[in-house]
Amino acid sequence: MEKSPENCRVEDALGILVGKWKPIILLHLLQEGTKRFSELKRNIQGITQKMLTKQLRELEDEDIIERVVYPQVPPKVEYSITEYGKSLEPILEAMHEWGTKHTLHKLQKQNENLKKETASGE
Amino acid sequence: MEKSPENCRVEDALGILVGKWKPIILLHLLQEGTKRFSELKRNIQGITQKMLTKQLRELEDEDIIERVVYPQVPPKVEYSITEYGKSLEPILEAMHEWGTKHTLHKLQKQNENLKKETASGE
DNA sequence: TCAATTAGTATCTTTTTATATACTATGCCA
DNA sequence: TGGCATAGTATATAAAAAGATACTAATTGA
Repeated sequence: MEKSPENCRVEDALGILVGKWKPIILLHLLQEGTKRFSELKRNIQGITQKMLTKQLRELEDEDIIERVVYPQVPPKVEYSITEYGKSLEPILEAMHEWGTKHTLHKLQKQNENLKKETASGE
Repeated sequence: MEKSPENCRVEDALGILVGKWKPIILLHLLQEGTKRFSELKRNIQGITQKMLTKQLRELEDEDIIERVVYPQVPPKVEYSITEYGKSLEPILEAMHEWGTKHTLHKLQKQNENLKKETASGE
C-alpha cells in the first residue's frame, strides 16, 4: 500500500497518540512496566482523575494497553502495554528524538532574532 | 538526552503534526514538491480556505515549510518543504505504516466480535 | 463511629479547534 | 463595464477537548 496523500494513514497513528496525556502515559508504561491507576496519577503531575481515566480507556479501546481489575477493596487496577502496543515504541522514540532536536532548533532561531534586534538597536 | 517521561519531547513533534490537515498538507508537499495555494486547496478535498491558510502559517512558523510570494496579479504564492522539514519524513513514513497495520488490526477485531455475536445468536 | 484509601462517575465550565460564509484587492479579458 | 481568478482576511458559530469540582462504594484501622 503506497503512501499517496489520498490513502494516507498517518492520521490513524496520530489519532492514538493525540490527547494531551497519552504520550506521557505510554512512556510511563513502556519504561516502568505495569502500573496501578494511582501510581500513574501520582507520577503524572497535573492530570485529573477524569482525564487519566478517559485517556486510559481510549488506549484500551485501541488495544494499546491492557486493564486488569483485582476484586479487592479498596480496588486495585493495573495497566500495562500490550504486545501490540509495543509496536508503537519506535515511533515514540523517533518523535522524542525529533522533538529534542526541534526544541534546539527553535532556541537557535530565537537567538538569531534577538541578535538582529539588538544589532538594529531596540 | 534520555527519554524519561519527565523530559519527554514527544509532544513537541506531535504538536507540529496535529491539526486536522497538517499530515495531508505535508504529504502533498513532500511527494509532489512545490505547490501553489490554489493547487493545495483543489487537491485537499473538504478543506476551507481559512483552515488551509492557518495550517500553512503554523507549519511556516515552525520552519517546516517555506512560503514564496510572487508580486503578481492575480497573486501567486508557492509552498514547499524546507530542508529542515524533510527531517520529518521518516516519522510520517513510520506513522503511515503503523496506521495501515492498525486499520487492519481493528478490522480483524471487529470481525472476531461479529463472529462471537453470531455464534451466541443475535 | 470516623477518617482514609482506591478507582472510578457525574456535572458543569472553559478553552481550543474547526467550520461556514461573506468580503477584499488588483489586473486581465471579453 | 462586468466578471473571473488568486490568495487571502473577518466574523460568527459549532463542535470537540480539557479542566475543576464534587460525589460514590466497600473495607480497614484508630
